[in-house]
Amino acid sequence: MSYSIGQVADKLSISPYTLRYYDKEGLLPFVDRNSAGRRRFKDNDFNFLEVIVCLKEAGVPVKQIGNFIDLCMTGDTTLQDRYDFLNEHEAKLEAKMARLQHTLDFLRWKKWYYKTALQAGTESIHYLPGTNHVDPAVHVEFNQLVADGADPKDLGNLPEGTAKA
Amino acid sequence: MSYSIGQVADKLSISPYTLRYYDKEGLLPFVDRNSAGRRRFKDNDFNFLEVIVCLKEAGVPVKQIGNFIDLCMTGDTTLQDRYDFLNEHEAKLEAKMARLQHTLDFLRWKKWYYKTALQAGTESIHYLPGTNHVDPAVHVEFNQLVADGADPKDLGNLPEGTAKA
DNA sequence: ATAGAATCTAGAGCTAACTCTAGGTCAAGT
DNA sequence: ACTTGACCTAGAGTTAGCTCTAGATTCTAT
Repeated sequence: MSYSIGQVADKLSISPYTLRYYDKEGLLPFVDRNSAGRRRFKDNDFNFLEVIVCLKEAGVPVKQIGNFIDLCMTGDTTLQDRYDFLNEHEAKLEAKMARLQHTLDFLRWKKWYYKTALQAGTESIHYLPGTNHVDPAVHVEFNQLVADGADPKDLGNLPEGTAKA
Repeated sequence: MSYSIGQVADKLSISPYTLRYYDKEGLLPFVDRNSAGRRRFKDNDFNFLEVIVCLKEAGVPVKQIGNFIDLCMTGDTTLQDRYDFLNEHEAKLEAKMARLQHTLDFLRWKKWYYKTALQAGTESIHYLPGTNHVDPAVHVEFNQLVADGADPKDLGNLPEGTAKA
């Protein structure tokens, strides 16, 4: 079984333009061509393609993905390099996910900040008396709620029937 | 207490160039200037700055962050919009983290694939007999190990003393 | 046989998010 | 007073990752 660039593009939910661009950048040295010069993807090629898609999603630059594919084409002498590459990007991805978790925590505290402001009808309930400056105690209060066992995922949610329109 | 652009840049670990760029894009309408036209950041400004940094990390485009800051400057009439904005980006970030978790799972399976190949000295142990094509049963085998309770975070790790040089 | 759709290459164009340059002002230490 | 370094603006330059155009070829279905 073989697949045209359009069929592969559909399967991967990316454009044929992008696939050709990847090819140009050296990411697809494994694809065959038919007698008319058109790309014919094989079933086995999807093993490479899913690695490419994975590394893309992990935030690895196209050039580095190209380096990895080069290693793959070279053979068993590069097994250690390929392992090291994946190991490195596993660590980077774990670090990124930890950062994103902090970002998510922050977003939830701000949601709670606006939920409570919304319920009071004004943001000024969070201000230091007589200023436009946020009282640091407000953040402390939120942290206290979380420390007391509240789920930060729920704390910022508006009660039912509060949505507008 | 007030801070120069350089001091703020240091605190946030971003360049003064980037801060001026953000200002140009309308992200910093709240910063004051001294008589010579230089930016003077106040303590309260860090409440905005940490929101900007958070949204950046969450992957929100600069223009949209600008829209949010505009809402902030407008006053209490925009509280619902600000809440909705954060709510939307919380959901997007949760979705992204779920995707990244799948990506991480995939990376770990590939690490295991190369660990086992490395231990065998050749990738061909994973091929269908007489081909260069990966046997789909290999992935099934990995999934089985995970289903049987193995930690995917550990499965792909090479035993101690195997690192090169 | 032929019209319309898909593909090809080379190369131009685009967008986001910086990043830097040039030419000038201002502030802090000696 | 003077030098050094931080700061200012406007605008040019850069990079990554596409995205599209043009002009030609090929495939598919009637």
